[in-house]
Amino acid sequence: MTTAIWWIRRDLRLTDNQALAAALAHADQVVPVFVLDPKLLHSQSVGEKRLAFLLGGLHALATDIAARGGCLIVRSGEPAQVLARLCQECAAVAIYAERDVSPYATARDVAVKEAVMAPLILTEGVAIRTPAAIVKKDDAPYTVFTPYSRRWRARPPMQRSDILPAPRTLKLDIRIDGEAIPPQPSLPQIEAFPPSEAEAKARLDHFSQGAQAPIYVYAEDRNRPEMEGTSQLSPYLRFGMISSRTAAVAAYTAVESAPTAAARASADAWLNELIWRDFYLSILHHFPYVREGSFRRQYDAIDWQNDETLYAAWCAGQTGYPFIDAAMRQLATLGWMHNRARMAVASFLVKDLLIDWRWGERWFMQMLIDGDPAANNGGWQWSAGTGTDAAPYFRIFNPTAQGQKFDPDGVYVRRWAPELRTVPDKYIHEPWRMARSEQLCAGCIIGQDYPAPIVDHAQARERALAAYKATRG
DNA sequence: TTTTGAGTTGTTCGA
DNA sequence: GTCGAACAACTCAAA
Repeated sequence: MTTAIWWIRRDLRLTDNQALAAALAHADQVVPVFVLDPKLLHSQSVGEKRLAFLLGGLHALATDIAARGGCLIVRSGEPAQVLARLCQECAAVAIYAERDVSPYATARDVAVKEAVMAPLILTEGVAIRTPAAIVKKDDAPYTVFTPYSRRWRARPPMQRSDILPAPRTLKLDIRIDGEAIPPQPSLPQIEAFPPSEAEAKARLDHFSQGAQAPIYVYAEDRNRPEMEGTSQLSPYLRFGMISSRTAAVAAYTAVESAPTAAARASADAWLNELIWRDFYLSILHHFPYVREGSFRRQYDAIDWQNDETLYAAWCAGQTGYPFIDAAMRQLATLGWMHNRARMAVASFLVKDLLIDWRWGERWFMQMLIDGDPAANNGGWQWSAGTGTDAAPYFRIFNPTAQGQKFDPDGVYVRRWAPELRTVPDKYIHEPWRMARSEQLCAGCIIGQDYPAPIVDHAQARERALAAYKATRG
């Protein structure tokens, strides 16, 4: 009877789990283990919502494993030490885990390899196509998305038959002691994202299946933050409650069975977003220094203002720009923000407030349930214009115009900034333009019930253009 | 080696 | 109100 360890990290699922499948293929029985790493658990960059989502996901996974006769082992401590001891206890022949790309994860895995007698075998699965698989003809990594995506799409599509089924049984004939999973903190806020593999599957099915599926109007609806036009799968992909490959199969299937050309293009746009996810995983893998500074080094020279008071106002959703404030409050409440809004608030922090994009990156990592080092860093560097194929420096979002364009009736603003509920549509994205009498009439006094704009956008735009120009030539 | 075409998501201004 | 141009070179990828 041989035993292998399935070391669970960000693959909280039984279906299409390459690490689990490999462990089962090479040993008679598998011990599923999750290590509560104090470095991650008590890290400043892991906010309570993401932690709660993870713990909830562990409870759900433990239930799924128990239903198959197995037992999820949870232990606290340094992964290298915990796994070395566990390997001895159960005489494991190997440890199987899914390869991760972040600098922290790779360093951790090196430490485990050194400390543990049994081999650590890493399988793929975080990305749909691995960083090593999508490279140029000379084996150098891509740094521009479009050619990367062409190469990605040139590979054979994955199919339903590629999805590994969940194992029928995970029975163990040995007894291993573990700790209780810490209770999931009851944060009413994260009810928007119930953490489980079943929920992830249900969301993907809802989003992608049937002729009326949201994926077929995604190209339009994804820009409307008040609508449920996106899949809202990001937290589930972050923790692997659904495999990225399963999402890709759903995308390919939707593209193939699209009822119209527009629907097909729309489903394809969603597939493109999955490719973006792979792209940023690849960038972090090949260029780990992006965690510290700009992908393009010359932009480390930007003369940031880094005003603490303005930063605090941005974090709190008190900038005086309704679209920005609604978005920041959605983030604080849900631990999630609509993508359109993420771009707007990022542009506002970096360009309007001239605050270092790393400050925003850090805040997002603290607040987001889906906070992922690769995607978050890629997104911020894109917004700041410091990244791979970044937005041109003169592309500065207008916080008022973004609201008028993508939240024309102010539904999103009124939902998340209720003090503006009675402001007329005409002023909903620029309430400071109301005359005093109109403010009284709306029951919303600017500077009292809702802040005046903390910066003047037109002036801020000129300042940002100058600051970016100064780094050139 | 050189050349060529192209590059997520925007805004403003002037005709 | 609508539309096209300007914004700014620069680097990347591939032929």
